[in-house]
Amino acid sequence: QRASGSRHKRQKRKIARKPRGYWLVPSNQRSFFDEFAKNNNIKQPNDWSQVSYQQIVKAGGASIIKQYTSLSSTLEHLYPECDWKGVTIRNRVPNNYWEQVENQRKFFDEFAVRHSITSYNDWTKVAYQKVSEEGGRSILKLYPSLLSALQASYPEYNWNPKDFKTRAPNHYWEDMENQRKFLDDFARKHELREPSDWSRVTYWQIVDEGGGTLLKQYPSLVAALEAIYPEFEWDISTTRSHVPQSYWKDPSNQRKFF
DNA sequence: GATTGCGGCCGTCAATAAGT
DNA sequence: ACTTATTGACGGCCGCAATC
Repeated sequence: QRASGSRHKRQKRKIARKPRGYWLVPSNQRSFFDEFAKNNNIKQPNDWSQVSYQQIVKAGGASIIKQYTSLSSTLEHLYPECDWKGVTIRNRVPNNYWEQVENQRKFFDEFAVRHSITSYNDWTKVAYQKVSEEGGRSILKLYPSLLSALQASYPEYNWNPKDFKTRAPNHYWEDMENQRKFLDDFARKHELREPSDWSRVTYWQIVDEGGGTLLKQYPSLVAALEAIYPEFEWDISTTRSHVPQSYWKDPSNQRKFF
């Protein structure tokens, strides 16, 4: 376009610089990659999986590859006759790609196809590690758990934490806020309105509903309640405490009770 | 040249299964 | 009912190289 644009100087010793617009021509692009393939002993599509982006740049292909989004899309464009399915070219998603929920969902969609996941129930059996090692690490890093990642991608499902081997974050239960939140929910669910109502609750009932690690912070349920709800009076006698096995079979214990 | 995706490696500890 | 042993979800750190 510029009038002076076509002025050309003598080439430097090494690589002969191509004329302006040369790399825009597909046939030239293709011959570059043909040449590259020959020099690097690339015989079939899968051989490209060993090639790095920087190798192409070093060989002088930067201006070609920049016209496409990645090495893989460059190859797919230039060699449409080849079957690129199952060939993993060394490239990666654009920066900040995974912040988009649609992209996360796309990943999980493809993951689902690979593992024949067709229902909610199938998702409950998916291991965190599988997702991680199949390229989901970056997504998982954005969420505190696999479950919450799935929730974000598929809000249309009614995700129930009980169905998943999801875990509280490390040290979660050391925080009294979290302990209190759990017991608040527990109380609401079981309609426990005042301290004496807790006498209906057993240690193992709480463990059963996911409070095991909370209770581990304390020597007993009563101790937990006293610490978490210091504003209440916790009369020991109102809260059942667990007794040794066969405790009540012993007449002297029975007698002691009365 | 700075940032960031990616995956390997592995420690920590929440959750639960297995044992008594 | 209660203890212990095991599993594996989660996360930190790091080096490499793709992307900006």
